[in-house]
Amino acid sequence: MGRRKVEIKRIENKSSLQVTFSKRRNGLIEKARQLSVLCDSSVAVLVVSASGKLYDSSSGDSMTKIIDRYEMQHAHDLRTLELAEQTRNYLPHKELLELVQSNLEEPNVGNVSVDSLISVEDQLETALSVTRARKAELMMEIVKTLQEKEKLMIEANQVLASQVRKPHTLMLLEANLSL
Amino acid sequence: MGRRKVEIKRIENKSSLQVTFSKRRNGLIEKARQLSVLCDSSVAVLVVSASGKLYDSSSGDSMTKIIDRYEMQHAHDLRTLELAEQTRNYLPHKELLELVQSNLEEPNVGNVSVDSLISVEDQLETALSVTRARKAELMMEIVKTLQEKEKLMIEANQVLASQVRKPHTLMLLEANLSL
DNA sequence: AACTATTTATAAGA
DNA sequence: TTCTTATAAATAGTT
Repeated sequence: MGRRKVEIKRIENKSSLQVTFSKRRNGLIEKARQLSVLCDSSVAVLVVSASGKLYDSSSGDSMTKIIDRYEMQHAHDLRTLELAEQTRNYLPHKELLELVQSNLEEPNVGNVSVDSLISVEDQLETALSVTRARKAELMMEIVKTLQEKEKLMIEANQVLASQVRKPHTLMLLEANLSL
Repeated sequence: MGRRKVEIKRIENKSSLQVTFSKRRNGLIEKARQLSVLCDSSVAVLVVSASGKLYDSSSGDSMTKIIDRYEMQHAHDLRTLELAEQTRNYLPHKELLELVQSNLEEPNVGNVSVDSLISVEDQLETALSVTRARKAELMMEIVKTLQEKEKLMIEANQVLASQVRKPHTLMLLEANLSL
């Protein structure tokens, strides 16, 4: 729907990619809003640009509620399996929660009950730690990626700077700009 | 874009709502896919129908990765403020630690001591949460700084590249490299 | 950021 | 539901 028909494949030209990204991103979000209003539903859109910038919109319910709805459906997806793998020595969350329930219901006597509660607490703490560790891991990945990008750009910059000083050996280095 | 212009407001007729929901939902997901491919980005769409049924699609990265990217960005906002609010009623860390110390030293009798220990544990937990939130905040700052650096380097690189092409106007841009 | 020629999405009908 | 088609809406290339 423009002057020409466009193939759906990566746009190579950087500036036209930027323009298209902006136009279509806005179009997508507007379409999401319309669907939400017309059909009395909730719609969330998350867009992460090639450079890692996040754009989001939610209509109907809040983003948090919509994502929670998704997480609920996918309580048994890969992330959960990954965690299960890591927590091999621990009870699965569901059983843990049931155990907590039963411990809370019957006020046991003696140290047996206390010991079991301590164990449950320990295991819950570990499950929580694994989740936190995963979050930290993700953040470290982002930092690492950005640092690598930076390194490559410094190198490209140095080569370009030397080209400015010795202009008789012209080289095309624009490819490096797309890192 | 059909036989008639339609107002963007809730469709009352149930069966035409169902038809529109299905058509526009598919349209939205296709648009998301196109944006992802054309602009080398990741796009997630989550739709919750009026009856609560979930439809989702992700292009580029997986849904989990895209949602994680969102959660990361929003780890601060409300949750951190909430925690700060909660902490206002609690003792500062140093005093807490001293209190723990004294409770551990004298093995008190009766419920008074137990209650106080429970309160201390609660306060320690909150202090820990605040520390974690601060850690996440610091990491986000690092990411932000790196992203800004990247932007500046891309600009510097473009200026240098243009200098390589027009060597008669030599400029020193190395200062930008020390960012 | 606006403009407009075209393509694309879709509302209504079959 | 699926297909058809008239029309509205989105957008690619241009200014």
